[in-house]
Amino acid sequence: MKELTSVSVPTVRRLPLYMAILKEIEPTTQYVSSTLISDRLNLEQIQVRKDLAGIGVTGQPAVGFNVRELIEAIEQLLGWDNMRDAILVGTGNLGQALLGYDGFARYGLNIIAAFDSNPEIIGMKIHGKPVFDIEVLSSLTERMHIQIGILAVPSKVAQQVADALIEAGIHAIWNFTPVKLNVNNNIIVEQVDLAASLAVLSSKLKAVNK
Amino acid sequence: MKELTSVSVPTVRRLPLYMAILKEIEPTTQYVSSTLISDRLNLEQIQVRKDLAGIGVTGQPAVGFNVRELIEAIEQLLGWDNMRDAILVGTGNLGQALLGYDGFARYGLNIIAAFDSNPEIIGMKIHGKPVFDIEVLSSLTERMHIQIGILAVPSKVAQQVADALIEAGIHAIWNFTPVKLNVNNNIIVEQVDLAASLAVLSSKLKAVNK
DNA sequence: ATGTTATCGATACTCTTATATCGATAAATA
DNA sequence: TATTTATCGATATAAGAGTATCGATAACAT
Ligand SMILES: NC(=O)c1ccc[n+]([C@@H]2O[C@H](COP(=O)([O-])OP(=O)(O)OC[C@H]3O[C@@H](n4cnc5c(N)ncnc54)[C@H](O)[C@@H]3O)[C@@H](O)[C@H]2O)c1
Ligand SMILES: NC(=O)c1ccc[n+]([C@@H]2O[C@H](COP(=O)([O-])OP(=O)(O)OC[C@H]3O[C@@H](n4cnc5c(N)ncnc54)[C@H](O)[C@@H]3O)[C@@H](O)[C@H]2O)c1
Repeated sequence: MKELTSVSVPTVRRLPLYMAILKEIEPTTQYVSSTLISDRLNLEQIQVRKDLAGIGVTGQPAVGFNVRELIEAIEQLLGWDNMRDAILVGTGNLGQALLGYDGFARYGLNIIAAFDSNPEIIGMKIHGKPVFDIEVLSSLTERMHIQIGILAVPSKVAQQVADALIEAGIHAIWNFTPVKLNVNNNIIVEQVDLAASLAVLSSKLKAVNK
Repeated sequence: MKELTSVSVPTVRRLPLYMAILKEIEPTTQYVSSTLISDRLNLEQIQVRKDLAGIGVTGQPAVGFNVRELIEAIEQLLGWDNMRDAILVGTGNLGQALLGYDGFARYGLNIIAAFDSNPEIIGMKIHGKPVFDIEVLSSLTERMHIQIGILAVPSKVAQQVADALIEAGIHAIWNFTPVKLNVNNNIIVEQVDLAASLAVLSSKLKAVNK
């Protein structure tokens, strides 16, 4: 019954921050306090406690939270306990950077292959990952039961490639293009919205410069 | 007096989405309804109307909002009317992708130069932008009154490079590293948190897979 | 042993954000 | 001209997220 009330999105977004601290201190400490975590992240203790309560972990008064237990709970909630395979489409500027990023392994994400439409790139390996023709997308994806597609193609073809990904059996799209994708609501789309991020920065800067 | 109540962050984050639609329809239409915008973005009309009211634009009942007026209001609020110069530090995988991204111009951001510590890269041009030695950071930045620094260096040196940026007179840091930077609160830090984004995607996928 | 301190859980409260309702306006249509 | 329809603004309500308070617990120092 506990699982019915799902964790809030803001909480989920903070979990990786907690995880980084936990992984760092795990070798040295068995228990951690919400105060320690909140201090490092410039948050309030109470917010950390509430988040942790939200994911179902309970601490011990006057002692703290069991580090190991916390790590396992977060990993399980985020599915970082089992590696998830993903494919990436669009091996341009951004796509190549993502292929070369070793940080994803820490988040349980494993990019097994890339796809592109450019004949000059197809057949190559980029950062050790093979690049296939976008035309053979479905055969590979379906066969290997890949669930996650990373979208890094030019904006004009974003929708069309997204459709192809879904056609090929992808359930979740990590969308790095600024295009608002039109998809069925059984498909999960997570947008990496740089424009939004930049907008926040710009408006704050504007406010300071009065 | 209107400006004292600043626009909320969620609203600011949606403004670029509105802008994209406005720019697209500007040549063909003079007025736009909140319904049209909300339909394209899968939002509620009322939320769009409230956002637009929040930035000080007022529409006409039974007619809609003046497209040109909206564009100008948003551009002004985000400072996208005047190009802002920025510098980028760390020309690795991600830094090079960012240097090659032409989309920033649309957001009023102009990366004028890059900095790195790797002698093999220093002196080169990447996507037309010169790469300087990180050692000469302050001389260039201060002289040209650059306000924005884009941080794309390895995590271990992120704090130290951030300190150098601030020392060199930077007021705002667009932080692509997963490091929580420790800075004075007169410095604006905007974090691009891929881990958070991936966490949201993962948790939703987990939920769907039962 | 006793008191002090750090910590948690539960509950309540506040603030922000999102959503709903409704009357007024003007364009389009009959 | 009268009626219907799409739209906005203002105000109210609901939902969500963050913050505060307080009693209980256990470690540690006196
Ligand atoms: N470069 C950045 O830093 C950056 C930042 C934010 C957002 N983005 C967005 O990411 C996307 C990619 O940007 P980029 O700079 O890497 O562009 P890019 O042009 O460098 O790369 C696009 C790649 O997609 C491939 N491609 C084109 N059509 C295809 C298709 N139908 N199927 C498969 N592959 C196809 C191209 O061959 C190319 O390799 C764009 O939507 C851009 O707006 C990029
Ligand atoms: N590559 C990605 O897709 C990606 C995605 C998300 C986050 N990130 C983060 O972005 C950062 C950079 O990632 P990357 O993959 O580009 O790494 P990278 O190793 O490819 O590039 C880092 C660059 O920084 C330079 N550098 C090192 N020390 C420096 C210093 N003291 N001063 C100036 N420059 C210095 C290096 O010479 C190198 O060119 C990392 O913190 C990473 O976690 C990367």
